[in-house]
Amino acid sequence: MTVTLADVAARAQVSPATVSRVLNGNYPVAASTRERVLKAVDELDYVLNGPASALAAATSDLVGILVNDIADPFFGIMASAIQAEIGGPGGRAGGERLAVVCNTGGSPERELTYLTLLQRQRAAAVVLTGGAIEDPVHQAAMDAKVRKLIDAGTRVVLCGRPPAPDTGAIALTFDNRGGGQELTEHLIGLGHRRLGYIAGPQERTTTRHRLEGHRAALAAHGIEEDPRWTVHGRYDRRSGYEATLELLRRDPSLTAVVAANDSVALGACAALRDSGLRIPEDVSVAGFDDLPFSIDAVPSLTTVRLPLAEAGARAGRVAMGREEAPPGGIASVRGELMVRGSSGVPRTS
Amino acid sequence: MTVTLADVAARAQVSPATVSRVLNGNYPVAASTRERVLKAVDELDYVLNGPASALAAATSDLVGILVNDIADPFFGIMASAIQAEIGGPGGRAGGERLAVVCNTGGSPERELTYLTLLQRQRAAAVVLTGGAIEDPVHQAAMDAKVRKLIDAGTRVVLCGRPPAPDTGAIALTFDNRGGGQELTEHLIGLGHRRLGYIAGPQERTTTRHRLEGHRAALAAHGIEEDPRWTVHGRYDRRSGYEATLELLRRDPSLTAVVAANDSVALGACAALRDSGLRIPEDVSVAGFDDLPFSIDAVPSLTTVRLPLAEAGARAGRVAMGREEAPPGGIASVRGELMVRGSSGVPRTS
DNA sequence: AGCGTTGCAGCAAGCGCTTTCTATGTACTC
DNA sequence: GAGTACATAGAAAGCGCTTGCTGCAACGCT
Repeated sequence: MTVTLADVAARAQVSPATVSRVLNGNYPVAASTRERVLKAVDELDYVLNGPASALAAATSDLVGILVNDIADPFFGIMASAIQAEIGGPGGRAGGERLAVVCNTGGSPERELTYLTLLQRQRAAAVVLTGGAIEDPVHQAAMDAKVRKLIDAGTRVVLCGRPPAPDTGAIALTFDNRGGGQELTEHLIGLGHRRLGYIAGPQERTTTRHRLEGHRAALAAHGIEEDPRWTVHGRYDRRSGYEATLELLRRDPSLTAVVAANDSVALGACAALRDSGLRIPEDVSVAGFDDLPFSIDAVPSLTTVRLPLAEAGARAGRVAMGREEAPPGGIASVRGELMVRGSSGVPRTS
Repeated sequence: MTVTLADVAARAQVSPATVSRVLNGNYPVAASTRERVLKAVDELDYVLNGPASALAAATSDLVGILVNDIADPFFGIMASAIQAEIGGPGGRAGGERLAVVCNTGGSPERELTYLTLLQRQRAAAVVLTGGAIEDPVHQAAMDAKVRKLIDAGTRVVLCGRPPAPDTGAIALTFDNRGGGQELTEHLIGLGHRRLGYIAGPQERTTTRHRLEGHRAALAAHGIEEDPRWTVHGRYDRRSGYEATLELLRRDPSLTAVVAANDSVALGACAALRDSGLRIPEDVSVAGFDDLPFSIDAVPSLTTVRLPLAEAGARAGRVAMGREEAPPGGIASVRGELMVRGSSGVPRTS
């Protein structure tokens, strides 16, 4: 049999109510009584029954963090920062919260199911990270779910995700479009006119926005885009490798390759090297995100630095109600262009 | 007001008991009744109250995964594999489980507090990943906590962590010692006799075991170790960079650097390059873990491949009781030496 | 002295579900 | 056709906690 509140109460010679109040510290209790209770708690090694507490109080100390791929540092870094702010153990705020990271694996169903699971647990808050899936049906379902969560008192924050208008969710969005544009403009500025683009999965907002930025830059400089210059793939190295070979096959005269993210860019570098091309002398390469390993690539990667940790921390604070929501409930977070060794002037053909 | 079981029961014209039984599917219910109930659930958009359910049933569907650093792919990959097996949404098994990843940040207190939090939630299982902290006091506290969890019916699995004897926890341990030895023997076999070693944080089992393997290899080949050849640091790139500069300062005649893990090795590579040394012509470098980016380094990294995903998946299955525990509750998982471009014969001085 | 305050502690009513036990109708068996 | 077994549904007793309300001293005020 596990120890209950009543056991502690008996030992401390007080009523269960008093024990509860000592533990929650939300009601005046005489110092001597408190001490007696805490002593009993300690002696009996009492651990509060979470479910019972959540049921009675109609609130829980669970906070959910949804990520697309926990094995990807992009999400790991954000999750880490969010969790640090949520409190979890070690957080400054009194009430300890259990920050839980849920891995959707990019699957719409899992995303929805996790939200239901969190709703079921009456989570105090939920942070959704990463790009959204652009299927209208799924999006409607998600919005409905988010609205329901908010109605039930759960705070919902979108971190690095496009806003969900009319749901009441607070959004900290990355300016993927602006970043993409800046990156491509950098390459154009170096003199590149034939740029390959390795995009992420089709139905992702992140993919679309970065690509739109790229195209905006091309358009702004009067460069007409060749449809052969764009290839779609997954957000991983392997995909970047294969896509690059494909690009090279389609048009060997490309002088630059822009990748959907850093992992893809690394794959691109490998493919170029394996094809006997030098970076950046023969082909320039650019990534996106500026994950820690990007600076270690040889040559180090030109990319757009996204303040993942900062944004995550802010999202965490907002989720905890420790920081005010941005005006309008939407904030756009800009990336910063990091020019490094992988981009240079194009070869003079 | 949220919808409750009773509301559904009223709508379906049955008793709450019946609704509960339909939802849990653990008791015969006539097909026609079931249908009526499910229809009502759907119409009312009913979501089970998790805490209430957990309280009444005295069980929960929460499974905890403790990791040292969620931003590190080493843990991300394991966590991802564990979670995939746990079920979470998408898992085959009926009952959906909420697999939650808790980030301890390597702090003993947080580790302990998370365990308490999970105990409080009456978690169904807990998986602890990564090396343990070698402080006797902390270790005793952890063991006691683990024992308590197990007594309370929580299954505890250690993944990539040394066994905790007498606690009843099941352990899938990585053979860090063997891997470390094999790695260093590879370098010795190439002809290296002056090897620097960048170890991880002092008080970690992982650190100690890998270092022990390294020293065992040296001893086996009659190489006397110079105390200047070992430097301790953190498990990150930065640390590897700095430690390498320090090693070079202490003994410029080193022909190889063995790092505590791949991130550290990457930092080492950067430091060597910045010092004007070629890899592997001037200095060979070796890592540990074989994380995805290691193959992308230039030259690609010689390292020991740890089957993180496989071990995680197995740990997940064991935690769910879907796979039998190894005999004696302990299994040792071996790494595999991956010889790549970063190691070669030493320069002939 | 009388009375309103204030400070602490206890009572008891739930929170929304699960589950044991009981009740009822139906299907067999001989 | 009586007796037994089976399938299904309901009543009700909690699960362990929180919290509104009540109770009761001790205190200060006029």
